[in-house]
Amino acid sequence: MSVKAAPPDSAKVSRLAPATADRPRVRDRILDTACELFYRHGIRAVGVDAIASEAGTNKMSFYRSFPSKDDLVAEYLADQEGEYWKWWDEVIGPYAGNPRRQVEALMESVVDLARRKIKEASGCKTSRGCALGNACVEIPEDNQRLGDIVHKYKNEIRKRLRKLAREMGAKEPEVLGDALMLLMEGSYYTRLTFPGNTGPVTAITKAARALVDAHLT
Amino acid sequence: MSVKAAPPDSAKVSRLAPATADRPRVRDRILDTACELFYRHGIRAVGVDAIASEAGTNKMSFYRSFPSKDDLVAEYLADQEGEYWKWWDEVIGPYAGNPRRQVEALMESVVDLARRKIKEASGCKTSRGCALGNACVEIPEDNQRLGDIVHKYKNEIRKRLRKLAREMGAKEPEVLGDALMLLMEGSYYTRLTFPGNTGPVTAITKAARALVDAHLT
DNA sequence: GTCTAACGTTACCGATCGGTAACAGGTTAC
DNA sequence: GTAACCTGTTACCGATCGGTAACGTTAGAC
Repeated sequence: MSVKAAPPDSAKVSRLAPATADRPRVRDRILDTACELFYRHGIRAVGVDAIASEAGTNKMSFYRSFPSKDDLVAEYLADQEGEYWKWWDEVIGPYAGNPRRQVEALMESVVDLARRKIKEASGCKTSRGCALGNACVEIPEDNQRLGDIVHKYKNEIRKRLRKLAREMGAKEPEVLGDALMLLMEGSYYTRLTFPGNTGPVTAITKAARALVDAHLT
Repeated sequence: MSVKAAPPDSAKVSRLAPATADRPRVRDRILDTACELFYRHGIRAVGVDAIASEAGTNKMSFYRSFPSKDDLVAEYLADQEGEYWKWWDEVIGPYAGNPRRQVEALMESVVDLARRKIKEASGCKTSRGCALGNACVEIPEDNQRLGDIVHKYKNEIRKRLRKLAREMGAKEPEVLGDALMLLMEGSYYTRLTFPGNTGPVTAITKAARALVDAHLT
């Protein structure tokens, strides 16, 4: 309805300002900050005000980048899922074609991550396990949008572990895959209570090996 | 300083009103309601107003029974822990002296509970796993009081499983106990995502048996 | 009858929640 | 220059949070 008709080139959206490397776009800073705070303190415990100010901006700028807090949470979950698969692929990558060794590498990396701090300067002393799984505790049951994200994610883990079990020629690949998943999820869950690798996590590699052996006769 | 001196008998506190069986004391109703709501929706998602009105009373009566919400949460956690040990002892009771059968019974009961609904008339379709573990996601890291409750609880689980492993003559009882704990905790955790027993929980009995066998040579 | 503990009710407090309106620079492309 | 976009700022909204003050009612113990 305005005087000037259609924009000149709708395909070439969003140029302007390459966003200096040391100070990224507001939106990216907010998402980064949110990922840290949500993971450390939980979703409900962190308000948009706190995220915005921690990101060096304010609430109004927040709502210019995200329609609602739920949308930010959705991106947080997607982001954490991406990080997870990146980790997964990097761990199993060197042992392509050797599913048994891949499983071992995954388990070894799990206990390694339990020991390591999240970020060097971060105030979080130890890992708090699975971001998506923890989020599931706080997601209301009528929120299908967020619930589905977690469900699909956990289902993908299940699928991949079953696939690995199948590739290594297990007698009951579904059972082995699920059993391995229980070990991994259990190690994430207990990490909330036992700091570092002082918990049952340390048993995961031996347990996984025993399970694999049992399923290969 | 008042006219009347010391109370007549401070030991015989709190008589009055046996609290009819169909309508218990306000305090008990509140605690019961809080246990349901906290477990179903999480701790942060449920306000004291909602608990009070759901229990058929109001917020003022709530604060006459509990000094703060945190105190209610502490009682909620203690209550759930009590329920858990009751379940535990009932499950392993019939197989006293047979630690191997006791572990099997525990695992079987875990998948059985995953299928069963929490309460018949309850709106909660399926179990949401470990109350204490889920609470740990929502407890702020500086709240030692609540954090310690969960930590001691999980530590007790660990001790009991290691003890069972020792009693059955496992080669590495600590490793076997921790491995069994990972299976159990993993089944609690995944129950948040997979309704009923559609998740990896179904593999827990076979997995536990394989682990036990492996540790008995 | 009287005293007292248990409970209901209404109103309120400061703080924070998620979310919005309106205005003021600042930078960049054209 | 100028239009378009990004960002910061202040103030505000209704709702809810945990928690409290003050007053009324009921019922059992003595």
